Amino acid sequence: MGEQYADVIVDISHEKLDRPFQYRIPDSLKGRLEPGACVLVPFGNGNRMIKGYVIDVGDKCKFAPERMKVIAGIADKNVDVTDKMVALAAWIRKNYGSTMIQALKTVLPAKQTVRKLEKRYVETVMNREELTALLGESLRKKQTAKVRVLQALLEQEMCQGSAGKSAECTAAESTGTCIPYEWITGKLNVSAATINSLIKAGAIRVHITEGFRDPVQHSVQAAAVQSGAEKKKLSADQQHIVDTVLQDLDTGQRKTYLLHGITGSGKTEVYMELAEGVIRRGRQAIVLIPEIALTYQTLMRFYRRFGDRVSVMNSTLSPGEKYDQCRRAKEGEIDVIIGPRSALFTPFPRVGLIIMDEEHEGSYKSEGTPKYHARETAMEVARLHGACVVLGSATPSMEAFYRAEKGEYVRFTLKERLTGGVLPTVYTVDLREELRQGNRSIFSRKLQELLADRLQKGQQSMLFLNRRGYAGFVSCRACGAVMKCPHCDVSLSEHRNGTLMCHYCGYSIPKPRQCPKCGSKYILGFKAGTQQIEEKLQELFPGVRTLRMDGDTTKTKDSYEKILSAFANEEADVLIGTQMIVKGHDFPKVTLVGVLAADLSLAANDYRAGERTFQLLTQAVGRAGRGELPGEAVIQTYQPDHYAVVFAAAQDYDGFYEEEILYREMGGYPPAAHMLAVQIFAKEDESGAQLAKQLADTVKRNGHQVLGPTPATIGKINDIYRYVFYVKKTDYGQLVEIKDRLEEMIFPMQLRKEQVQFDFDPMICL
DNA sequence: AGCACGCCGACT
DNA sequence: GTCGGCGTGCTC
Repeated sequence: MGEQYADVIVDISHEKLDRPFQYRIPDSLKGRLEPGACVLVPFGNGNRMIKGYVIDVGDKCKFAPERMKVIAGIADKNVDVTDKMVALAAWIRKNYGSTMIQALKTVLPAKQTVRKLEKRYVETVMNREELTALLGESLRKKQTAKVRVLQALLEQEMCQGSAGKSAECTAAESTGTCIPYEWITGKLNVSAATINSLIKAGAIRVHITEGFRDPVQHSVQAAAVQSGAEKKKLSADQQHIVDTVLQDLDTGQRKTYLLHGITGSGKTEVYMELAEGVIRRGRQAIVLIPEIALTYQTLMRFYRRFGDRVSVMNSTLSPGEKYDQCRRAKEGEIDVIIGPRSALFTPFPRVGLIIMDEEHEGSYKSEGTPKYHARETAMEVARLHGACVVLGSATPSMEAFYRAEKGEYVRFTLKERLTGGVLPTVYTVDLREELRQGNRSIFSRKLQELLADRLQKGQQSMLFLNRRGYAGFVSCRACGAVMKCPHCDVSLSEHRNGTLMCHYCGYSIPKPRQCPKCGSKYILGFKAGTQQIEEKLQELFPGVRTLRMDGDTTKTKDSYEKILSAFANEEADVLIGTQMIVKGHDFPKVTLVGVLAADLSLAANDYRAGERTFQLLTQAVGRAGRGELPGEAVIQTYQPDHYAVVFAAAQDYDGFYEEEILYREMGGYPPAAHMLAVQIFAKEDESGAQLAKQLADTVKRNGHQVLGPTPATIGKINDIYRYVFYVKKTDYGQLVEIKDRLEEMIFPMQLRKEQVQFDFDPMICL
């Protein structure tokens, strides 16, 4: 056998090292290494041993053979990475843009978390006088790096007083002043060499705090549910879906299915039946859910059916627990995993089915780096395993429905409500008319009337405030006109300096004094919180029992469940809340739902506003009348004619889709086309703007149209300035090419304080 | 990230 | 002249 070589990614997170290094494979390891193996390699001048991941094995030598080193051995046998995982990481890197090591880390089962938890601090061992003396000496010797460190330490001590401990550094053994290590090397730009010399001088020491591990929390297993096979008889429609999917799997056809079914149509039954079929074939199932808060309900149902062959995977688990779940998955102790998007990376030996519930939810798109979307990534995981994907939703995303229309997905529709109950009667109230009639209250007369009726009858109501995206959007209170960008057809945001600005193209105008449509002077940014609504409601109906649910009231982990169960127990007449009240639990006693201002999400300044509004309104309206009593819903809006409002009120998904897809096609927005957001982060405003312009110009020079660059909506966070520009293309591959070009360009540039990130088909527009 | 190399000011 | 620190570049 000839020589063999391995391409290795070293486990040092730094852009400059984000490329394969080729090593010779020693005879002892020949044939034993495959992509994904974890190895020890000598690296750098000192040949220190570091960990690396093999991403490719071959017999071609791509580097000067005399300088090539040899792999030292296999690293500890942790949850060893399958080649599929590395292939998946490579795919993520290519399609979403990030370093290979970042991609590997999102894909690989919790290993680095242990290392992440330990934090390094630089701590003083000298007293104040000695430090000051040393500082004087360094100052005299012009040792600028040391001066920076010492000054920082002394300043820190001043702030916290001589009593001693930094708030950040709570380790028991620490006695001096502490500064995080990264802060020294980063912001102070001091090299490790300087720190070492200060340690030798006896001025400081580096000390590492062990991150504490979460105490093991018994979530569901402890809730002691007897696993009696909960198995309901499926309807003909449900059975048809199950049969088709399993048949395709047996004949080796892996497809993606879109399961479009209204709430209560029994999607979960289908999921469970499919999972069972897949398990019977000796394969595993991944069940994705949008939010951790929703884990519990889904888990319970699966647990009742499959017992402890089911497990969960999410960020609330401790590293130890995560590790354990990975091991169990690998060794075939479990068949089903339930969790948010990261559950996609469960190292099952042979996945047969990936289910994505509430497929349209925005949380399926990762906000960190790489910014992968679980829908597409699920399809890649499925491709690697030869599995199929089932997407389920009552209000499918435009993406999914579009693909289904084009025949890329197989579509199933479930129209019947198995639980019974009729669709609620919906009243759309024009808030402009209310104002004209002299009603300045946030409750329309219709809503007031119905609320009074429910209170008198002792039935429950829900009030839904769609608060997201209220920031800065400006509309006319008299005619409802929303200030929009003439080039981009998205609403303008109000900035503190009194101008209105478009975040897609940078267009800006001074805030008009009167409405350009009707001339009214009532041009306002809309804002109202759940708290104000609660107060107003109390004024209107003294003694009404209310519950409030929003970001403020659900800070603790189980408060979500607590509030919902309190409401289910009829401890309140009215539940007031934001998005979170429209999903999850069923409340049979609720017969009235009020949407206070549908426009709030309509005016959010991006192209998905209509889609999001339609989804939210449909879900909200669907909350009413789930039991035996018929329900009613009131949608208050300034734009009663807006198609998202009209179709949601009619519970007409198809109608909405037809209208929305036209808009996407005309505007060149996803899913009709694709969009790449290039985000630039910089410590200095100017250098960021400059880099953004330079990159955008390069793209333009290659003959592509560019929107921007422009400062991001929140131009500065944490002293980091943010710029963004967009490129639109019908072909996703072309955007990947543009990204590759930019990456090539960025690579040789010494990007000191700037960072560039890519976001394909962004969910939120910065 | 960490280590070697080369430049530059400080001091015998 | 040397010594030692600091910034820069490279790592298969």
